Amino acid sequence: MDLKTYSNELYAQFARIGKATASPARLMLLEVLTQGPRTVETLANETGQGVANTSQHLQVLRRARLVEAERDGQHIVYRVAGDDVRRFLRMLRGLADARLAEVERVRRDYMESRDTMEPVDGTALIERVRNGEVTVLDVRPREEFEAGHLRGALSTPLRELEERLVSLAHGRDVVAYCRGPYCVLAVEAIEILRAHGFTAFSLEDGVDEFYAKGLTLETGPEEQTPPLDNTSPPTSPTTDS
Amino acid sequence: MDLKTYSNELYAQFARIGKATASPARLMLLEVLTQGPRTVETLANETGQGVANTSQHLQVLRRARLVEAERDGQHIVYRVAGDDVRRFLRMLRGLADARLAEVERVRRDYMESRDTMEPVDGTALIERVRNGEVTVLDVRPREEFEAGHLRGALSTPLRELEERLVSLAHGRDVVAYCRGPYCVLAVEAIEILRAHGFTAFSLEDGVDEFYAKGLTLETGPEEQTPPLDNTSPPTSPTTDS
DNA sequence: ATACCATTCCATTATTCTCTTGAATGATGG
DNA sequence: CCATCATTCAAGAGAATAATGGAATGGTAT
Repeated sequence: MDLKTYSNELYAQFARIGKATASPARLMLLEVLTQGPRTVETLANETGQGVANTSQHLQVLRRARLVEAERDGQHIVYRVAGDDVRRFLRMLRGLADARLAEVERVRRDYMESRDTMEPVDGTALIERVRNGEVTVLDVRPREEFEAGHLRGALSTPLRELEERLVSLAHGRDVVAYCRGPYCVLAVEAIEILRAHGFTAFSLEDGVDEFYAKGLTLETGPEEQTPPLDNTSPPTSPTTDS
Repeated sequence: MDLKTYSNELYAQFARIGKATASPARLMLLEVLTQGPRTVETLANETGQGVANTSQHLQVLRRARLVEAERDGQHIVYRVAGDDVRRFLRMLRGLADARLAEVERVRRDYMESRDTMEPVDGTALIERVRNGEVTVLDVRPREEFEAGHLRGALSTPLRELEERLVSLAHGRDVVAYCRGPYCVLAVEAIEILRAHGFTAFSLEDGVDEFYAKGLTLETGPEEQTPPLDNTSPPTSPTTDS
């Protein structure tokens, strides 16, 4: 093996990582996997892609050793290969953010065209929750909620939002958050909430940032409704699909 | 613009960074640019690619905002867009290193098949230089040497090595270093040196690591041969091309 | 102003990637 | 042991990307 060959092989190896992160579809998958392990089907649903296609992308990621797979019952569960992958992704996003004005533009365009965000910081928000000034919704999938959420937040996966609407106090502002600035679940939620007459905002930050800022988050299922005041009792859906 | 479109656009932006780093050729370019600004022609030479091709890859990198271009006289000088790009590349290499066993395998295969490396650390080495036990060659291009090098090292770009051979003390071990573990210039140098009867080793670390470890490096041109002892006088090439 | 030269553009070909469809695999649970 | 179901494989159409050589651009220097 001569120098040129070696050099090429070496950089080809490095490029594997690049290739793996060169596809929007795969980045979406990684993003979701960052939040926790998932099965192929779940991933396909969450990213809106066919199952076969998703599987193929996962193979690519697996060959690049960015994700690992393990069988659990009839499902195969994928997970990110390690925290260094998480850090790498965060850095990738950060780099794109800093260098590509387009990212910010795209985001602002969308956000501002649809709703206003609240640049609230977590601790201040928790205070407002405690004072009963505001209802906080965590609109991520339940598993992610249970892995860590803001104290006092209600776990309201997007699918369940409609059902939960009736049990929300109308007099109080609603704030929704999800994973981070680029997660769109919260924005979706705001749309729905406003359509139903709520005053609703989304947080600019999400759980990613809470962690990054060293906030301590609650784990486990939803707390049994802390000091709420008046209005309708919580948790009693009317419609069931 | 609906949610799906937005989501796609956003991740497409992120993927731009990935795409830019998905090609071995571009990674090589970035690697070289990490060391300092370069013209298109220089880059083409250093990476062994055609000029047109190099230019195109540079366009890709420029569109991804990983490098910047500026005109200087008749040349266009490219440089990495910022330190975050440097950090990103380091992280990419690190990730590949940690996750892809192949990287280490390829490197070891090559290194061990050709020569032995010295896992010397910088400070200890400087000591040995001072004691006249060893000659240290910096085999990177001169500009990089002047931007920062180990105290006491002799600037010996690979091209000039042959010329310099005659002025090297034969009794003393020679150690060559370049940019980092994945830089092959030093290994090349070792080959040449050994072929001429020298006892030569390459450092596992390179300037990248020296910086990362916080070592303070000398800048500017080659020091006027510090306390050397006997043998032939330095700097007096015989052949001139 | 003009000639020069580094760089970029352009067009072609070969290669690689992406997504879709339908069939195959293979572990699980009865 | 068989049926089932999630997952993967296989193959093909369409798009994107890479390398190459030749032409065009556009700033510089004379």
